[in-house]
Amino acid sequence: MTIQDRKQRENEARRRAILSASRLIAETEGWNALTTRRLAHEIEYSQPVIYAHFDGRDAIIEAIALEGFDELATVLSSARLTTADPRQALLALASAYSDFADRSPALYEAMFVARSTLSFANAATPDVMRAAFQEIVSAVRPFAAGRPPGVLAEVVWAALHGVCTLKRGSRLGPEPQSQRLEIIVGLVAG
Amino acid sequence: MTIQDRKQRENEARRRAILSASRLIAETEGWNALTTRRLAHEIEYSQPVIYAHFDGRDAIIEAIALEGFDELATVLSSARLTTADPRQALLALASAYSDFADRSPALYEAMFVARSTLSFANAATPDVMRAAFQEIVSAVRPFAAGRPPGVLAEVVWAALHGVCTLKRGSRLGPEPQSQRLEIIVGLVAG
DNA sequence: TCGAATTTCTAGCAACGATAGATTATCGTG
DNA sequence: CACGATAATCTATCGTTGCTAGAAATTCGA
Repeated sequence: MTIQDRKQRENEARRRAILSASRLIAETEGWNALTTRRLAHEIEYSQPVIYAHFDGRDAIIEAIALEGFDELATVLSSARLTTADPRQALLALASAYSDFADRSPALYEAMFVARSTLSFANAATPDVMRAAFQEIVSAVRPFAAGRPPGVLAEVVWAALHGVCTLKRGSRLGPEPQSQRLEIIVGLVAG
Repeated sequence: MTIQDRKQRENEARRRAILSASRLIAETEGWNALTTRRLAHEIEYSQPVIYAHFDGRDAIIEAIALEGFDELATVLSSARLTTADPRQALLALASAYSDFADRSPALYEAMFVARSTLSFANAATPDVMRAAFQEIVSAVRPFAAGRPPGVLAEVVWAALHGVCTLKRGSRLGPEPQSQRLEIIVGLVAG
């Protein structure tokens, strides 16, 4: 089976190469710069090889988004657990979310802006996506006060998503983002 | 000058035809369906005529976005003024915003999601865009309580923007949107 | 009514995502 | 080692996109 193994290893390595090259291109030059020709040149294979690994350009973006959910869940979790104080924990989570969006805007776009066949908020939702959302739920639960924690978490998430995307699109004023995050936390945590 | 006048009238009519045809296509089939060939066929002229009116496809989208800001400002203003109670006024504004995004998702996308050369929140910001934002500022001002009303308005706007875009992308749960709007208003208006 | 100016169209470019079919490399077997 | 079969990879191409140059047609003023 060693030959099969080697082929499988090579296949997986190439799949990873496609994903990391795509991510690098998207993060440095935007998703529009990710063309199949450019990508093929970058991984030093011809275009059809890409289609042996992914159904098409959109499938690559979705695979990258899935990577992102895993990373975001980790980031949010460690931020939330830096303190036992619920209010400070919520602020830490909000800052971590905003930093994540700032540091990897293309990744963030793939996860939360791009049209996608990934299913959110239902039975078919992948575990990594659930995990990321559950971090927000955990952070807001102490402040639920009768409100459904899941819906409150959606609202807080929406506020964070809004300030991140609007800021990214130069649609907000010059005030530092931290000011907006503190207002969000203040509204929730009283 | 009647010949000049007629030409100008025809020019303006054709410009309007381009915009309304584009908007219809985008609203019924999405922005991807707006191709210059399709648009040319729709307005019954050849492609180059489009470029006599707009610098390109993106310029059309921006012109449509500008129309949208005017419409949104009107919608928000009349919603806000349906009641003298600040809390009810804020809820009415939030509902009106959400309804606007629901009813014209393509228009909304052009205004708040698409990359754009329109400048937000600075000296060069067009009046219609200022007016729409000022409606939100007016609605939240009664609840500012020491916070800068402009930044608070940005946060409320971001929350509304977030719930609208995330819902549009099927990223939120099955609960009715009104539940989220009430939570947002509750957070701001105590 | 006719030459000049303007308007409009036809035809085409380069780049895109994607794929069919030829070509090369690799495999197990005698 | 050699060879036929299989698998992997590439070249070349398709249809579509935004956009534009240059030809053709129309409209204008004299």
